[in-house]
Amino acid sequence: MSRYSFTVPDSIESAREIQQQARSLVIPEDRLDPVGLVAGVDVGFEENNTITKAAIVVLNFPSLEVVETSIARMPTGFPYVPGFLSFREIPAILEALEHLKTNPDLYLCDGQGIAHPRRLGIASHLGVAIDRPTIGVAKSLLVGKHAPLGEEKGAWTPLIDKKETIGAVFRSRTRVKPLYISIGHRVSLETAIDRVSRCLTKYRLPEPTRLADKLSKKEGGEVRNLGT
DNA sequence: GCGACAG
DNA sequence: ATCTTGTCGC
Repeated sequence: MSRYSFTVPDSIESAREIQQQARSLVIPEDRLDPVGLVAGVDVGFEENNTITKAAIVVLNFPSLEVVETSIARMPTGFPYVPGFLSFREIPAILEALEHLKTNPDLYLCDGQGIAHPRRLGIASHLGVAIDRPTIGVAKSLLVGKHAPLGEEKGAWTPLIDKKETIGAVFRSRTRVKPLYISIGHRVSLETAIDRVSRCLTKYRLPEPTRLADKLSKKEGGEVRNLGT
């Protein structure tokens, strides 16, 4: 069933080829079930970047109650190069996903989806790798331009690159730096914006990503699954 | 050639 | 991403 196998290349040149080939597998439309479980995915580093730590938090939707969490550590195998983040973080994410006992209907990833130079940011690459619905929720801009954004919570404007809409610049909280939402895989931009909006509480980041971020920065890691 | 550059 | 305390503002 899985017609895509994720691998870490040994050079930026080959990495670019992999992205070029994988981008064609991204499905920019709604092909997801009603969301009952949403997962937040984030990655952190330890020991001077030699260790990559992935954290996943699964919550009920739309109640946003935490159902389970998973953490995985792994030696860092790829450097940080803008535009090639997935090769550095996905290995640990895949490991953390192996220990999940639930099957999330949707994944919110820290980083870009198709709002990427070659339209294959980490959220899209992960989505294709596991063939599950994903949304990119980045805290800063990688590529694209946009019109001025309203200051009120909920305001958003299209993110454009080379004349095409690659995402949405979204205000998750009034007068706070915006979020950059983009299609990851199997989700339309409209649905992406709606689902992220429904995961917001009192913080800038949606709960799934906010909790995963907190977990990736926390100490410990032996314990894989907490919660139910 | 000169910037820009997710995490 | 990570290193780091208190502090200004809603």
